[in-house]
Amino acid sequence: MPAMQTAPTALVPAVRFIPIAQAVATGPNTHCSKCHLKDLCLPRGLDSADVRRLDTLMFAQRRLKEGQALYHEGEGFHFLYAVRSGTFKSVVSSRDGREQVTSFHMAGEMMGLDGLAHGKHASGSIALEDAEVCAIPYVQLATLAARSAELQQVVSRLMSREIVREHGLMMLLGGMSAEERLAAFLLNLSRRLQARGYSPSEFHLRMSRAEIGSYLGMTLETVSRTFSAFQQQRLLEVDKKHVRIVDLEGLERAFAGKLQ
Amino acid sequence: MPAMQTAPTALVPAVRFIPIAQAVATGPNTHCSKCHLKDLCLPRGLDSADVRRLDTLMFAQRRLKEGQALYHEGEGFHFLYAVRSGTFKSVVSSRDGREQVTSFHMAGEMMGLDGLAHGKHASGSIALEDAEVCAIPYVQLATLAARSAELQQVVSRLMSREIVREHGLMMLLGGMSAEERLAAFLLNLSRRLQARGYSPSEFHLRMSRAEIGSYLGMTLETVSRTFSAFQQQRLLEVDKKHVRIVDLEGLERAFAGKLQ
DNA sequence: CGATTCCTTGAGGCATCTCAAGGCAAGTGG
DNA sequence: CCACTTGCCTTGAGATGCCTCAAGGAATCG
Repeated sequence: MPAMQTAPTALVPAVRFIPIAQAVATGPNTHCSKCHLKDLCLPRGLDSADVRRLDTLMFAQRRLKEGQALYHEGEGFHFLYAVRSGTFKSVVSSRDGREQVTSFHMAGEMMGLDGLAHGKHASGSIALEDAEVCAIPYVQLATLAARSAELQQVVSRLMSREIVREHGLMMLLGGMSAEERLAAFLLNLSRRLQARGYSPSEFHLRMSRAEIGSYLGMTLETVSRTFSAFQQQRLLEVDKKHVRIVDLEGLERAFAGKLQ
Repeated sequence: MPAMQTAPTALVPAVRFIPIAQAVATGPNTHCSKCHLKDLCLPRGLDSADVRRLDTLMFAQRRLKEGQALYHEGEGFHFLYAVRSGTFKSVVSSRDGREQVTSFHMAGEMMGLDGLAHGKHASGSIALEDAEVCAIPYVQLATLAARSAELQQVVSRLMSREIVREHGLMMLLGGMSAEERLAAFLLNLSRRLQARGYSPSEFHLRMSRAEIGSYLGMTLETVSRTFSAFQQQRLLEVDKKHVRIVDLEGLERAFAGKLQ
């Protein structure tokens, strides 16, 4: 095993949010059954009867600008949010003001599941680019779920998946080198983009080096150096936030045999 | 921020389990309403009607010996397990055979929630000492939950709490020094023992240095050295697995202002 | 076009890893 | 009951991967 250092975690500029009030500006409400994301998002796997039931909720949409907070850590939990477009980061902060990114979210992914535990959001959510979300009133969703075992199952599975995802991340943070971490991150991003119909090999990073570093437990300098190293190894071509995966298998090898 | 290295994670002796068959030997079934753990465990927060409903399930108990596996990673998911006595570790493993501890469980805590995501256990569970669990058939629990919004809420909250817990751990792994990690670990252990009526300041570690290291993302040697350092700082008295917290506030200071 | 933000790269330091040796306790076989 | 093995822990010495600090370049913005 390589020796490596745990990242004191890259520092992310702490406060760059915009008051919530501005976030509430909503678009028209939407129906799940007509949504282009219905195969990725909440209704995934539900039969049409259940989807119709979801339609009765008519989720309000919210539009956010880059840098704007959807909700803050500690705020009362009332909604789950489904990403319609754009990218988000989830952050938790420590008393000393440091902030750690715990996940990135893209279209079709659910945010806010950690709020259930204690009735307040355990992490904050911030848009990394202009974005839209569906706001799903949790109480109403729970009411609906009480009448549909399927829907209940779907929500439970979402949560469970979040737990599994974090297992993976712990493995990453606990036992892997900088190169392995970044490779894992890029491969994961690639797969998710592909699932959304984008190119898996060429994409635009929505997050800064500091945010990647925070997520992966390393400094932004190490992220930058690792990008450069991958480029020298002819695994990637990197130009600022634009990334092209040149040698997918090589990248997978860099990620090595980690993570089951 | 201190510079520190990420742990290539302590190596835990890989295979030391006993075939499942032997684990099925059960004690008598039990009722939640009569369980001494009812204020810590699943029924926590439920009204008496719901607890009575839980009683109808009559959870089978399983007894396990030290080192025995309750379930393995990848195995089909059918039960949630509530710890009645003893201590467990949850482990995930990577292709290269390394194993990482993702959590420790004690009386009243639930295991197996990560199995829901894909219908198979995403981690394995191994008894660190002789132990007993209640096996909760998930299908039956879900059926029951479909009829009780309260119960459904309880299960959802359990999951959400697991997500929040892992956030905390990620913060630990991502951005803290060896001393901070071990301090956090000990303080957490202390609190949980206290909640169970044990001394918060003097206890017996059920896990090895290697397992602690794996959990905290450092090598067993560093765990050992950090224990020694705490002892020299007169924060702890350590004798093998016996730990006495001498200076609680000092330990909290060592853990510093991290984690909200 | 100055200010700002973000990224890159270098040089040096250090926390933690790796490797190695030795001690203690419990279990095992003769 | 003793020699031997085995598992677990501790400690030391040296190596190193990543952090820290610092400087400079490029793009964006008002």
